[in-house]
Amino acid sequence: MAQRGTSFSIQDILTRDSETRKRNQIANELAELCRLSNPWLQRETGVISKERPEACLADYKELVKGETPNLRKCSDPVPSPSKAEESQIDGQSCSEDSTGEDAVYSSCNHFKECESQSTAEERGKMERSNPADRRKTMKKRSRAAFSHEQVYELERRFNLQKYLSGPERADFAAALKLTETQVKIWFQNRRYKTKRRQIAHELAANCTQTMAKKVSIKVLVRDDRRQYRTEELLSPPAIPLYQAYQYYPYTYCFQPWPSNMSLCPLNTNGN
DNA sequence: ACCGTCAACTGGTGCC
DNA sequence: GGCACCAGTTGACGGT
Repeated sequence: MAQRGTSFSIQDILTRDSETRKRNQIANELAELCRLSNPWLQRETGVISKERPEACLADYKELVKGETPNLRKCSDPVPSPSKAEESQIDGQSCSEDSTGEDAVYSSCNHFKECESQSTAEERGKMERSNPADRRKTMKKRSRAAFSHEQVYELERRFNLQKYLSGPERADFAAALKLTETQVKIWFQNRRYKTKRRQIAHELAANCTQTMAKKVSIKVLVRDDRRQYRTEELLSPPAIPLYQAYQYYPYTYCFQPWPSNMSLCPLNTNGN
């Protein structure tokens, strides 16, 4: 393949802050795509590390160290109970009856703040009131942040099986120090997320196919006569590929959208 | 301030 | 009726 006149070197890109950021963005998105196609397994086998998603790597190091920090709570200025602690509280304070959600809403972790400030009588009122009233009455709900270790195990299990039976869920929840409801909801959300992303990917793929259909190509030879001079065929694409990333991050592997006069030939040897 | 992520929630549905 | 599921929404939170 003939050398195209590129106006930048790899080193240029690596040393420029903005370019580095772009590259990291792409790496992260790439990592996400990889994770989707074979999540966690790739982390474990190190496949993903070749793509250099630093965040992912840091994540993994923490996992390897055996640390289980809370993703969000760890930076809280005011100490709050860790996720595991919360979960234990859950396990104790709510009888994890299999209906789950309603029990959670009325008396469990989500409204601890409200609960801690309200009397038992008020709580009773709250439980008897309808959901809309409850929402008005309750000040703030908290959102649990599962630890790295918990998420890791959840993801790993999800790779093995998308659905858990009751006993499996109970065992797994106990092992992770989560409630059955939390595990159930996590799997539910995870399945839905997977589905949404799959649909998005299919749409993107369809879009790419449509684009491919619309790409015009140069007719290099007609009636046994060359249609272009060699210099014309060597002209660089309208948008350098590295700039195109920022507009089409997922299309890094494709040629940029061609302008009418500067098509990027796949083969530049004139054949 | 805005945006993306994600646990928790709601409402509808189907199965037993 | 109880339960779990899906699809979509809400609200807290962290990053930029």
